[in-house]
Amino acid sequence: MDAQQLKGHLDLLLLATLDTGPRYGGQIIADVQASTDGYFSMREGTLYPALHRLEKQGFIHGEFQTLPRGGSPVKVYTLTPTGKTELTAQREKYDRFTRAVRGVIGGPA
Amino acid sequence: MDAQQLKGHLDLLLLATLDTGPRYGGQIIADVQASTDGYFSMREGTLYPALHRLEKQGFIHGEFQTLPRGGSPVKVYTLTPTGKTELTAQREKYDRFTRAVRGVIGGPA
DNA sequence: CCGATGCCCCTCGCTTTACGATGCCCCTAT
DNA sequence: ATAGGGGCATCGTAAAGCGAGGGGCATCGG
Repeated sequence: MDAQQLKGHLDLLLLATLDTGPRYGGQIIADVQASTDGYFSMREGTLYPALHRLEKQGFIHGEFQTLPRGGSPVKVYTLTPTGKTELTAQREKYDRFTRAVRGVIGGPA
Repeated sequence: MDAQQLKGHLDLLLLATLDTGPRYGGQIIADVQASTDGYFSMREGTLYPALHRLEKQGFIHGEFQTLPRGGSPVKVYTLTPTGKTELTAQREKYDRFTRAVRGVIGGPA
């Protein structure tokens, strides 16, 4: 994977992932990796700052919880209503992006 | 347009644009902007360093020419055979990227 | 009982890269 | 001669993903 390729699209991926249900860090990384057949292998140094950004913007909400099977408390993130709105906006923005790229490189309109 | 959205995809756009014929800076900016209905409005500070990168990698070749209608000589860039190969590779990489994103955000596979 | 291991969360510094501003050059027009 | 415009180039800035490192808590093995 190319790191630069991900810039500007990470927030969309995170919001979309949390749209399918609350998760904590490790789960997000695993799920994204699974959903992309291993193409996106997000690192912790990428994920946590991004989550903090999104939380500061009010799009997601993090809360420490202790899992049933014990272990250290994990920080579970949930998509807020505002975040759901933002997700829709980001989907549209991504759509405009892909259309624009197709306009240049050709291929199915 | 979001600047970050373009990161990692600019080279593809430039190679694809030059694949349709040699051009100089101003033309590239105008053509990309036209092909994307104004979505990508590249700036000079973005374009020229990118062109230099691509030339240093041997993907394109720039040469000063004087246009028929006079004026200062312009630097016309041409896609090299190596660049054509690279364009194919970049198209595939972009395709993998979009497939991966769709895998996360859902939508038509 | 105690150290080792394994997750999980967080942060710092680095690198890459698009962008805005600025400047120079050459040519044309007034 | 002077002003203007198009084209090329560069410098400093900012954003963001990444790698490395560290701390906390729980479980496991000796």
